[in-house]
Amino acid sequence: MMLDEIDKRILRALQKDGRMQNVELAREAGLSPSPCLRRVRLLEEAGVIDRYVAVLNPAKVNLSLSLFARVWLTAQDAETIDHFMDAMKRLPQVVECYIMLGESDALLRVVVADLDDYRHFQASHLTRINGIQNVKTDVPSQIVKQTYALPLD
Amino acid sequence: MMLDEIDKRILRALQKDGRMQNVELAREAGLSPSPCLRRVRLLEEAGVIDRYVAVLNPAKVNLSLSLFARVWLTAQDAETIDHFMDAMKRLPQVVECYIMLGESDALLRVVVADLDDYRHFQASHLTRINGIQNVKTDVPSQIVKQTYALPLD
DNA sequence: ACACGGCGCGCAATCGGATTGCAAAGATAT
DNA sequence: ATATCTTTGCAATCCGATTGCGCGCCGTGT
Repeated sequence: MMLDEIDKRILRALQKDGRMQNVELAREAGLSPSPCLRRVRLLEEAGVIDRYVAVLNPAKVNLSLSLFARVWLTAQDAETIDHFMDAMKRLPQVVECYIMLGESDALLRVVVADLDDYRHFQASHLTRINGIQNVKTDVPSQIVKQTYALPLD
Repeated sequence: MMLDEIDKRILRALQKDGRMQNVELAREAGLSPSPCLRRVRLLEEAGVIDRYVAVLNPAKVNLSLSLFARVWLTAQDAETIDHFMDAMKRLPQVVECYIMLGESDALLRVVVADLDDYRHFQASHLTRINGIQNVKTDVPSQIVKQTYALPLD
C-alpha cells in the first residue's frame, strides 16, 4: 500500500489521539470530512492501522513498576522456545516479550505494583516455567519516553 | 481513586479496543449505556485512562525492525543524563527510552526500516550525542507479545 | 425497624458526528 | 486532447453520544 502525505498526516494524528473526531482529523489532514473518513477506513482495512487502544496510567491502577527481565533458556531448540513463548503469552504481567538474537535469549517487560509484587511474580510464575535457566532483572529509574507511535518520515 | 469490578471491565475492554462503541462497552461491563459512558468520562478525568492511540502495523509503514539498544554514558551526573534524555525525546525513531539502574545506563527501543537504516541512525544520530560512551544493540528475532495493556487483577 | 439522604442506575429525548450517494474535479494513460 | 478511473466535496440520512430526570438501592442515624 502506498501512503501519501495526507495518509501520513492522518496516521500521525491518530497515533497521538486515536479518538480524534473525524472533523478535526479532516482539518489536520487538510481534507473535508468524508474523504478523510474514507481514508481512515481504508487504512484500517489494509491493516496499516492495526487497532485502537486506551493507554492507562500505571500509577492510577496500582501498577507503578515496569521492569525488564533478560532471560536465558536452557536450550534454543524450537520446543523449548515454543513452550516458553506460550507461557509468556499467558502471563498478563508480561506486557512485552521478545525472543532475542545475541546475548540473552529473551527480553520481557513486566508490569507489577512494586518490588514485592515482582518477587512474588518471579517466584511463583517465572521460575516455574520449564526451560528458563537464568533471569537478570533490569530496573528503570525513570521513564523518559514511552510513545508507541511509529515515526512516519 | 477506587475502581470496582465494573470499572475494571470497562478498562479491560478499552485496552483491547479503544474505539469500542459505548453500547457494546456497556454490554461487556454489564451496564446500560449512560452510566457506562459516565464512568468512562470519570476514568478519563481522573487520569486512569491517559490517552487513546491508534497502533500501526510497523511492516505496513516500512518500519519492520524494532530493536533495543543498551546505552552506557560517560557519567551519571544530572547534566549528562538530562542532555541525553532531551536528545532521546527529540529522536522519533526512539520509541521508548528508560534510564536504568544497574548494568547499563539506559535502554532504548528503536524503530527503523532495516539494519541499514539502523546503521545510519546510529552513525548520524546516536553517536553524535555527547555523553554516550558505548551502545550495545540487541536484536529481537521474534515479537512474541506486544500488548501495552496493563493487567487489572 | 424505620425514616432519611445520597449515590448510581436506566429511560427517553435531544444533539451531533459518522456515514453514504452522487455529481464535479482531478489525475493518468493513451 | 480525450477517455477513463480516482478522489473529492456537498448534502441528506442515520446512528450513537450525551444529558435531564425520576426511581431504586444502600448506608446511616434515630
